[in-house]
Amino acid sequence: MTKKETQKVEEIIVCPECGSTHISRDYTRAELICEGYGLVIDDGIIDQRPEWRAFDSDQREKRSRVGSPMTYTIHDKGLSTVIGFKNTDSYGKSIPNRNRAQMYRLRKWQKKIRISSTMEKNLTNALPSINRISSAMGLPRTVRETAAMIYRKAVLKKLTRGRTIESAAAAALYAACRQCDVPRTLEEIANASNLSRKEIGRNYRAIVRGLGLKMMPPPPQEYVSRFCSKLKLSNDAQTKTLEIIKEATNQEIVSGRSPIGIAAASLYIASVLCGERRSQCEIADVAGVTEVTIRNRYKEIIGKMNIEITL
DNA sequence: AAGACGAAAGTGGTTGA
DNA sequence: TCAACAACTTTCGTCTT
Repeated sequence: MTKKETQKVEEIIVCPECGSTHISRDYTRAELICEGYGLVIDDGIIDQRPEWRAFDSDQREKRSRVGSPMTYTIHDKGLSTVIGFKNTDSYGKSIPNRNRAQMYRLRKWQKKIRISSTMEKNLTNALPSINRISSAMGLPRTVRETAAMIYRKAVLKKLTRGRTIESAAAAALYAACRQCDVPRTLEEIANASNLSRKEIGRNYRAIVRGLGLKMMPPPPQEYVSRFCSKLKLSNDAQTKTLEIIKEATNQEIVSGRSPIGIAAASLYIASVLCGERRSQCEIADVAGVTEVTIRNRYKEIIGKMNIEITL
């Protein structure tokens, strides 16, 4: 199932696995989900609903889609003017004393505007980067807006100094994903942006610390539906995975460990138990962790939970 | 031949003195 | 600021199916 096919049958979407037309759109995660089969058909859908609500016809008219909505992802490309320091007008004539106070105020404002215009220049490069990476990943608008907002704050606090704009933008996007509960792995952002996972991670930490953002590690469950669909696992396996994760959480295996590793290991166990086995290698590939990590986690889990596994 | 296993050394971040 | 530390990765040889 390619993205193109999904978009072509936009009106009536049919699940490729079970033929069901009961498809729900989960816009917050940008996923199309078949309700019968539980399969994530497409994880790059675009939210086409209006972002606002209209309460009467007057508002509806005002808020209808004419022109583009206000957005953080478009910056003002206004040209900036510079006011010279000499007390002369454009003809070289001296400015009378009574006007000098006014000139002083103008210069003061000019300074402020100039500072913000270097920011605008930065944003001219960064915002398209954010847009490009997030469209490549099919992220919903809310995430882009959040990313743009985080990036603006980061620039204001001079946190982007000494970093490439591209990598700071990717880091802002990663932070936005997590804030919006649409977790994507560093690996996925790295692939979509031609940057290394390490670099994005480094910049991400700097931004989070600098802005004092409170980031909780995402629960392992958040990754399951996406990984399952990439591995073409059934609904049963997915349910089983969630059960295993829940139990692992109770057994206190989870804290301090990478949630992705937990999700991947649980997925491996569930795939074996449900007779839909995927190799550690396959899962490691999809989840972006190594087989070794999956092995270590799954040894721990089956050790604590008395699960018998026959290979 | 592919997958699973485990040992050992390396990496990058956190923590606590 | 630095060393100890935990989690994870990389690499590689061996065993199993």
